Amino acid sequence: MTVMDSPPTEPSVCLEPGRQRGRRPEGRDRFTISEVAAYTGLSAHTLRWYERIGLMPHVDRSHTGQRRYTSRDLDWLDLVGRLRLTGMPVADMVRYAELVRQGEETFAERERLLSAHRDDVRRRIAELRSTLDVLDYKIEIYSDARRASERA
Amino acid sequence: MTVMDSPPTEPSVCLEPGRQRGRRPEGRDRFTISEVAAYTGLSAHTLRWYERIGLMPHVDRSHTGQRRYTSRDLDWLDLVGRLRLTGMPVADMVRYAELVRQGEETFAERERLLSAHRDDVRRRIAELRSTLDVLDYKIEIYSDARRASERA
DNA sequence: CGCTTGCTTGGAGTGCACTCCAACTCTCTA
DNA sequence: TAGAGAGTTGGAGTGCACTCCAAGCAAGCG
Repeated sequence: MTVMDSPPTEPSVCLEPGRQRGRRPEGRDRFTISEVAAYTGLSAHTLRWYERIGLMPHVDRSHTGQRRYTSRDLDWLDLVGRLRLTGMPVADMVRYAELVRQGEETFAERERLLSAHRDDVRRRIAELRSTLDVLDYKIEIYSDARRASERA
Repeated sequence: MTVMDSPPTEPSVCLEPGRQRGRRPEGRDRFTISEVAAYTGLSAHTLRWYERIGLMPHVDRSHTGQRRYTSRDLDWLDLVGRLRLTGMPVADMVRYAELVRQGEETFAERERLLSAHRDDVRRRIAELRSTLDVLDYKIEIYSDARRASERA
């Protein structure tokens, strides 16, 4: 409805290779649901469901009523996919989508919402890291035991 | 049933402060379920459920049948809580618990299981980090806009 | 033209990880 | 010894995020 606030296709900040199923189709700007599914790794079911719950900013339709996604939609799905993979609840993503629809006067609240999620992500990185230490410790115990029994 | 394979109460590798609800009770070695719930942050319901599904190595009982957890159990729950917080499925944790019950001949498979999880954790750290970049980028856009409108 | 494959819908179903309930019994403090 | 507040069980219920189904329309190909 209003201007979308994504970085205009930034290849530097990109899902690491192997994470996404398809390369982004270039040229056209009216992708079918299965093309988008292949690109995002989300199922067509999930894409329709996202639309139903208000997580998509109105997807265009062909003359026969089939969905046609724009590359702007793909940008949005990139962000949504990222937020999802980093554990943001769907309800919060829907809230964010509403704010985007409402326009510029919601910038402050969008900032709060993303900042809260960023704090969350930072906490989880710390959590994962400290678990990594425990895993290293235990794995070493097991592999020491294995090497010892192989030598015996 | 067999020897537990946890580092013997290592205070250096510890849940970051604020994460765990209670400080570990010292001295005694027969904790009630609510003490354990307060310590681990898991609910008593969940502790009973973990036992039902085979995620606990047989908890001792009082003469009237109430659960009495040892500090060895707390060590185990520390590990389980960590694996849980880092996204290991309950089914995998049950599998690991079975391997521990079976004794030393399962060291190699335990190592495989934990190594697979470690790879997973590493992947997720990378994922979180790359999302952090995107969040920083967008938050900066919003706060720039806010500061600009405040100056205007 | 018929076949295969893909897209549409609302609503129902699934899997995971809890979470709660009813109907008790046990423990602790006054 | 009475009462409050713990603890016990099996089984049912919840919330989240999909995931699938049935029934039908649409598009490309030999």
